[in-house]
Formats: sequence, structure tokens, C-alpha cells
Amino acid sequence: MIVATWNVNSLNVRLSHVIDWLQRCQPEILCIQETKLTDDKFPVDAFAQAGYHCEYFGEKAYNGVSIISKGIPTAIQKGFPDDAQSDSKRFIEITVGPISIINVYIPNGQEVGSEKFHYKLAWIERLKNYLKMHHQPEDMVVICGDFNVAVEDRDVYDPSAMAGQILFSEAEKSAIQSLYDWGFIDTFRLHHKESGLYSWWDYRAMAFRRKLGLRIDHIWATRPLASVCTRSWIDVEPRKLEKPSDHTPVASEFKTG
DNA sequence: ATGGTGGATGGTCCA
Repeated sequence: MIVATWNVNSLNVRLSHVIDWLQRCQPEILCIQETKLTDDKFPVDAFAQAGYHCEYFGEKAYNGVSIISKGIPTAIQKGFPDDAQSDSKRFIEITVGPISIINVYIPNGQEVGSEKFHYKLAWIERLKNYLKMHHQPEDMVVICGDFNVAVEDRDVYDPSAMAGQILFSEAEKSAIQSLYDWGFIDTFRLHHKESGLYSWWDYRAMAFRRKLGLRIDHIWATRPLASVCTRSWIDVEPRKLEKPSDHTPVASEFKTG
């Protein structure tokens, strides 16, 4: 079972990239962030023709998450149970067989100390509380998405320049570590120890060409799943296409009976 | 130097 995550920065613009990538990689699950589509506009037919089922939770212009799957989910959760109508669309979870797949688009935070920054920290805390309420670390849970946090020095191109900056501040790393300590394992780092492996590059200042990236898109699994994770990789090819997303797909494979 | 580019939108907001 291959599970993948990709922030597409508008599914409208990136649909052909996504369909091409699905046909090439054939994952069981693709978690998408920043669809930027209301639910009535979701391109269900294009995915059906490629052999995939869709669950989606979107809004106009911003945010929006979706899980594309080969199997039909037996349970679906859109947003946190205590979400207000006004909350942005950043959380979706499906159950397929014995496995729960959680897809998150963690808020960016904009600037350290800003109102959006505090919203980000509070959102991560709500996510941790959701996990405590609805799951056990002994269960088969995979959480993936755009976490908007780079965790370690080896996940950023210049740790000293990034110190204290948005996506790499101590408060963000501490919040995300607390989520990790609930019971997750970073499946990518099971298989790759080196620095210089990134999932996102700023559109500006030719960051991709200059290899100035961050690893902020993650696939974490609880131990029962992490123990059967046979490989994990970042597919940098879609970032080289015309009109790419600023993120590229990350994938992990699990050998589950 | 608060840049630089890209998406949604229709003057800015967000990343």
C-alpha cells in the first residue's frame, strides 16, 4: 500500500499533473492539500476515470483538503468535531479497512508572533487532542500532509538563517514534536538520513534551481504501520514541470498482510 | 531594501 501526500496549490490548475502522477505512481491513497475548490466543483469524474474514489472538504479560494483512494472508505471525518462553521477546511480523515488515514493542512502561520501564528499553534494542539480522543498509538494510523513545519536542521537548507523564522521557530517545532510524541514515527526518516531532501521550494528567488528548500510535507505512522514501512521517497519530478505546485509529492509504502 | 512569484480574485489576501 502506497500512501502519498501533495500540496497542489489549486487542484484546478494542477489537475493534469495530479492525474498523470497517479497513473505513474499508482498509490492506494493520495492526500491533497490546498485544493482551493468548493465541494460542488471537485473534479470527481477525472479521478473516477483514473480508478479513484474521492472524499473532499473544501472552500472558495483558500485551503481545502481531499483524500483520493482506490478503496471505498468505511468512515469519513471532515474537520474537527468541534469546528465552527467559520473554521478553514484543513482536516479530513478516512478509514479504509483497519487503517485510519488523516490528511492535514496545518496553518502556515505567516509570521512568528502574529495572530495567524498563534492560530497555527492552537490548531496543532487541537489536532493532538483529536488524536487522544479518537485513536490509540497501538492502532494503525497514518497522518500526512503539509505540516508547515520543518522539524530538524537537516530538513532546511540553512538552519542558522532559518532559526526563529516561520516554519522553523522553536514554538512550532515544540508543538509538532508534542504531536509526534503522542505516538508517531516519521516514515521518511526511516529510510533517508541525509540533509538536502526537500518537499517545498518557494516560487520566488529561483529557490528550486538554487536548491533552497524545506521538508515540511510529512508522512508519519504509528508503530504497527511504521514497522512495515518498506520505503519512502520524495518525487521531485513534478516540481520540474511547467506551472508546478511549489510542493512536490511525498510517498511511503507499507506491506500490510 | 520586507524583496522575489504564483493562485484566486477582481483590490488585496495568502503562501
